[in-house]
Amino acid sequence: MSKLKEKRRSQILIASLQAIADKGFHSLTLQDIADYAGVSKGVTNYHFKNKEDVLRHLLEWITDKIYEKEYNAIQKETTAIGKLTAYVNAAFSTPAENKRFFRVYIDFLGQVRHNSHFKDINDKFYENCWRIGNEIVTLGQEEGIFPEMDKQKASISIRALIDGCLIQWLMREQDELHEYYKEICLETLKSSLMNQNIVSQ
Amino acid sequence: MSKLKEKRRSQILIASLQAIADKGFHSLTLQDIADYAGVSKGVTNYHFKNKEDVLRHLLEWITDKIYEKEYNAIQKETTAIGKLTAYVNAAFSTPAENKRFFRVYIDFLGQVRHNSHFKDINDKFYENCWRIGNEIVTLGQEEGIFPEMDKQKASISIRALIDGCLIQWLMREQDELHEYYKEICLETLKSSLMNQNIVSQ
Amino acid sequence: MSKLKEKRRSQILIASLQAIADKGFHSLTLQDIADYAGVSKGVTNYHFKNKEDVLRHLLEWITDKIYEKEYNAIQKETTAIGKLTAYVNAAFSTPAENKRFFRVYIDFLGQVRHNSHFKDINDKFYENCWRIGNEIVTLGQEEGIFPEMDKQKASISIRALIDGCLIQWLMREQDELHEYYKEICLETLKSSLMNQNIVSQ
Amino acid sequence: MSKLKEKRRSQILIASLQAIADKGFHSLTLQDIADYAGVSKGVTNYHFKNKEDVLRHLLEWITDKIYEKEYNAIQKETTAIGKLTAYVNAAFSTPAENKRFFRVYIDFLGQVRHNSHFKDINDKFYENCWRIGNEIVTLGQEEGIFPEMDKQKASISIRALIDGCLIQWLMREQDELHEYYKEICLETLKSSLMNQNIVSQ
DNA sequence: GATGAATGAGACTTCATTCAT
DNA sequence: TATGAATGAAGTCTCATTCAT
Repeated sequence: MSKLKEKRRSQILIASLQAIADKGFHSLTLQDIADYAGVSKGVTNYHFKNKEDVLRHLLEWITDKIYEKEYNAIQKETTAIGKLTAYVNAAFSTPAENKRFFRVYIDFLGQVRHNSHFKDINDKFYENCWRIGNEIVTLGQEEGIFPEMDKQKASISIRALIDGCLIQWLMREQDELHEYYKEICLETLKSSLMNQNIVSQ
Repeated sequence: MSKLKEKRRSQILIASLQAIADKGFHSLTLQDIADYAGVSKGVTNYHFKNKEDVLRHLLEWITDKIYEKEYNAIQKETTAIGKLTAYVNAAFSTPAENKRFFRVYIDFLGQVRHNSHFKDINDKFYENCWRIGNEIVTLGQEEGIFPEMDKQKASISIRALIDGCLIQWLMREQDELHEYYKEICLETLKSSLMNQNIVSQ
Repeated sequence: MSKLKEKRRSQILIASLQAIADKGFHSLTLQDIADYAGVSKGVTNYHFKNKEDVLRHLLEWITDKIYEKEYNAIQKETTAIGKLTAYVNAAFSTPAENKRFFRVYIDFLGQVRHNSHFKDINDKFYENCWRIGNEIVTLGQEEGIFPEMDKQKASISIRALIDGCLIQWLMREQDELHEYYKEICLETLKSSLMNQNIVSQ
Repeated sequence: MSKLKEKRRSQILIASLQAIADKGFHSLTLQDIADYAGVSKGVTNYHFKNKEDVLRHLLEWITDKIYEKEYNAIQKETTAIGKLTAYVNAAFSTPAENKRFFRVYIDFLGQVRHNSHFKDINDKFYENCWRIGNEIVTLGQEEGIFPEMDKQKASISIRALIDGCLIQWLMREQDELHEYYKEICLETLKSSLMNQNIVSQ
């Protein structure tokens, strides 16, 4: 595929993301995409097979982008706590960015059961997230600050809490609570991961 | 409102829930509702202002029902751990029931930002959930098994983890992981709530 | 299906036939059908599954109607020549009616290879036509005016000549040649069926 | 017009014929033509005024080609029966070739009434066909094996039967009946042309 | 000469809502 | 109360044609 074509596709994806962020996933029309991209109505169908194809690529793009940012963030840290903190900070970037991406992501989650492509992309995203969790937990155990535990379970719970907190924050529509929810997320993660007693259960 | 009228409305809500559970929130048509309710197409508009009005009442109904079940579950227990376990068990009832309600709930979450009624109903649901969390945490502290902590924060994180785990489980579409995710949820909650050290942070 | 519904479907088929007769098969739009039927745009999709479904029923309707008319015509005659003449007269009814039906029929023939339903309907029409041919040939042999011959072959050639003549007449777009082509058709049929010599070949 | 230009136009016509043969007249797109010709999408509009212009030239090309083949075939024979047989043999060349050309031809017939250019081309084709018929009938009368008859009528009926048989064969989509229909066509023609009795009518 | 990205008219279809019965 | 036929707005998608490169 040519550079130009690739650029157009990217432009359409960005336009779609912005349009969805503004108007919502399910009211997104091809006309919206065209308007946001500043092109004509037929352009989306020219560059993508159909609307679903746009959305599929968009989901892939945003999950990749989220993962990438989070992965890069933890690479800059050398301690388990540092990485954990960086992970949560990256996940809770800013209210604007979280809204921009997470609103769209929630709509995708609602479509996962109707679209196996969406499911596959989300499954891949989960696996990437768990890998981050696993890296943090492994390091924490090497450092001796995390007790023995099932790493897969821990990784799952880390991502579940991050998503759960972000969704709850998003639903409340109070930007000023962003910092508060970030704290709750990080504290709860530290607390659960560093607990020496409960582990034996 | 007459008994009959009330019964018809309830019948329509149940039909809508089942129709959404089968076909999805966004492909739900008034014809679907009529078909599932075994009535004619005009009946929904006769008993509700419009489609949105049906959905609003449906969201209210399912969040009330979820809360009620969870509230009743913890009332049967007398210890903090008992109540916490009962809460998680009630939230993770069965794969079938979780899918039935949570799929619909996720779709509603996607609409919260476009519909202030949905937001209000969800806010009320969160408050109910936090009240359950608060009750558990308060009892645990009285029992001396939970350390001092910010009860509101704890309540928020409890619900966030439950939702986060249920959503992640739902997205993976593997019914057999239901028990596994329930364990993860409960263990993580216990671990984070009972941690003596981290609390002081 | 209710009487009313049946009537509406019939109304739509008639409107479609007239619209195609005026505008052509391939430029027929659902809007045309609605306009000709004097109803709104959505009505066709309400009474038929889709446009193709309308066309399928239309083809069935016109082939049935043509066959019926031809069949009834030959039943009124008692001799082979009388029946043959009646058959050709019925097939060549009037320029207006021939145009009305045959133009549409030719367009359907072009679609037979893309639509197995159309093929099935046309196959049934051919069988009905051959049955008429067979009846005429059988009677003619009983009367002793037609020699021994393969009845199936004769039936096939009778219909082929009728269609071939009508199509050629239609393509020339000279209404005044209608009677001329009818004569050609009938004379050729008589000539070929009554030939005593060639039979032995 | 340059050689190269002429070659390109021919290449596009052949590509169009094949594309129509495969995909059908009415689903033919300029993209199809480009794909079949192995050139880019704009090329057709470069060498022809528009799509209709391509089709017009295509119709001219195939009717000329059919006529030419049939004409050449009868020139090789010296007797009326020989020429008649050669004519039918040429018309019923092979199942593959008949499908290739006749499917396209039927679709053109459906368009004749919407396009006077198509009508003119088809009229010319008919005249060519009648000329062949006339030649055969004239020779047969000279040979004394055909009785006196209206040559124009005979020529018309010859072509009508050939087209009628080919169309009926084509619609049934059973390649193995090709020989059978050819026989029917030839036998019926002989029978009708050689009949001594009926002529006087 | 040739390309193919872009345009935008227009087709089919769906479906919430209305309203006569 | 209840029905379901009818409406028509709005969406997706196709594709002939144009035109800058």
